[in-house]
Amino acid sequence: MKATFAKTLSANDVGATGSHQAGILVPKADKELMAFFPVLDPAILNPDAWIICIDEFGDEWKFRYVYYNNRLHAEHGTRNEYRLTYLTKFFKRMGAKAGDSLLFSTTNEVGKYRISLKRKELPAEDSPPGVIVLQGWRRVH
DNA sequence: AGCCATGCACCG
DNA sequence: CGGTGCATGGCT
Repeated sequence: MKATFAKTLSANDVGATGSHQAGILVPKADKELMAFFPVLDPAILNPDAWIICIDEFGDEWKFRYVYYNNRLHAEHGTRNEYRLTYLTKFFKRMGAKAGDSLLFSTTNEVGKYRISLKRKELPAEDSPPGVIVLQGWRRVH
């Protein structure tokens, strides 16, 4: 199944906030996304998987897909979320800024994705009030 | 649910 | 010793 998803980058995602955690959040609420990315076993504490991403120039990037789930394991755990980390170098190379979009699409190979960075769209000067700038993840195809 | 932030380990 | 990433806590 071919699919494409886009994630609008937040300031924290690209490391612009001073967080040394360049990495984006993957909502576990989205079933399509859960199927899109590797399956991580909740029975394991903080399981992770590495995915290969090819950018538009043919360069390969390895990203870490982690399921922080200590809430399900540790006594007073508070985490229960999926994240994509290890993106610092990629963002630096691409010069990603908050508001840009990162696109993921599947390839023939399992665990391999095609990615590209889409620049933030400038707000149309004649935008009627109430126009919503999409945030977070959304399915493109 | 999602984004922001921090203490510490590791490595050049 | 500064940058990077991990794991976790905090705030909205």
